Amino acid sequence: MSDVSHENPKDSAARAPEDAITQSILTAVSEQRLPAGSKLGEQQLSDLFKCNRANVRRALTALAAQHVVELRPNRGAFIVTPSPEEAREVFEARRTIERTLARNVVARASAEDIAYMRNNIVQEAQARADNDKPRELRLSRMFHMQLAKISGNRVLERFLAELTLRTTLILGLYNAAGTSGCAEDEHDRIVDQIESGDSDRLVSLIDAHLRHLEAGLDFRRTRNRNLTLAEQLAI
Amino acid sequence: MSDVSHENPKDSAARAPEDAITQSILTAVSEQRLPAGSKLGEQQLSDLFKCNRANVRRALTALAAQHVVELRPNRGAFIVTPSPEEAREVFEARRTIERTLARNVVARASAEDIAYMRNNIVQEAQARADNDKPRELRLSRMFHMQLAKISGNRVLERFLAELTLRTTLILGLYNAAGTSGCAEDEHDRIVDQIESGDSDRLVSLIDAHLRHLEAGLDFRRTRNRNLTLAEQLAI
DNA sequence: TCATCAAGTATTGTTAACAATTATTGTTAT
DNA sequence: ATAACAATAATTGTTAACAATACTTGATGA
Repeated sequence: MSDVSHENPKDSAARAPEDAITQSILTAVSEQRLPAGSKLGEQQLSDLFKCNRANVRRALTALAAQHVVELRPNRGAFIVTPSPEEAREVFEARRTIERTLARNVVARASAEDIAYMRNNIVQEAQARADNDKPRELRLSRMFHMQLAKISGNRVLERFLAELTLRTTLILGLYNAAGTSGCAEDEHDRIVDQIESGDSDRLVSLIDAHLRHLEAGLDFRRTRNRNLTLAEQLAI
Repeated sequence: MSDVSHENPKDSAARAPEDAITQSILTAVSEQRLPAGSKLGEQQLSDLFKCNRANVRRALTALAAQHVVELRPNRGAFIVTPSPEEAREVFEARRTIERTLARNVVARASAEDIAYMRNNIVQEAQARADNDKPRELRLSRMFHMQLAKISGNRVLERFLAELTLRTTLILGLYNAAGTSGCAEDEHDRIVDQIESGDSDRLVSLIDAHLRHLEAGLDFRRTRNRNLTLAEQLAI
């Protein structure tokens, strides 16, 4: 979305409203303020972002292509609600991709990268202590996205961005009440393993981390919240 | 794109023009009739497909989200031209994903699946014998997509669809003149290995297959063709 | 009371006209 | 001849009005 060739100031300004909508929706989903199934009305969004419906529709079309939003003809746009089967596929895809990231990260992580991740973990722990779940979720996702950035493969990074976002939706639907996503000590141990430089053990650790997350799902009941769109987007 | 929940006849009809455009462009790229850098004019497409510009723009926006098309503000839509660095990333992503597919395929391939793949290989060989390169390229891509279908993970299948398409563009830009993509005997050996049921060896074989393909690239010169859009889309 | 149906409202989908920007062509001056 | 500039043409971007569809509300009848 942001890797257009020959980018200049005027070009990036040309899609400002569209990008603002996209980013706002992605962030809101990553913090579980926009739960699965939320309706995204065109008028509503064009009012909120003070742009015309054409921009809104471009943003929604792009999000639909990433399977974050579902477009139902004559009905509108909705945040996708992953099925249990899709959840399984998302987790398998994550294990697949993060395995390769792990191998790359061991070879490429710098001291600054390690420090950044340690700091991320501290902030995540703080958010958990503060019971700030949106922030905790966003930081947890950022930890995994950091692995992708370090690994230096923008294709896999984009795939993982989609998968982690859908993971957040899956957790919102099916995660047992007590557990709140990734266990922070597991993130810590992952960084330990990156420092130690044993890529095989790192792969196992991340694989186990993701399997642990998936094992915590309970497909028997779902959850729901009721906030206005403006509150959820926090504009 | 085609896995919308609650689909009914009227719904699928509602996006008929958009899907026709998308499919036509995807097929044209997969057969190298639309090379990297091709301009996709809005008027041009709305004339060809007899629809309004709004449908065209939805299709182009969706293709841009899959990194098949690049949208340059005030300039229009173009088929992406992968850089050497992007080529490396695409191949690493393919190895990552097809490794998982290989393990799944060994566990899940039925006799019908094997027969289908053998037939695909025969047709591909025939296309090569006939010097029908577009058909050969499309069939070669379909072979890999068949692995994804058998493996039963629609997320990875969609990712691979994008990656194989970008691979076709990469081959069109950087592949040495003589070689024309995947060697068919390697596809044959892959099916042999699926039948034998040794997933580790299958993984190695597919990994080698992809590395072999990547090794055939030559980033020093590029190629170009000049056909009208109507000819390239073959409408 | 509940289900069914109809009218009205709101939302999405389509179309066309207009504005802004870029590409092209032709001219002029060096 | 070539480079720089101006006028023209073509393309993309924006907006608004209208059409079609879906949703909501209230009335009617069993």
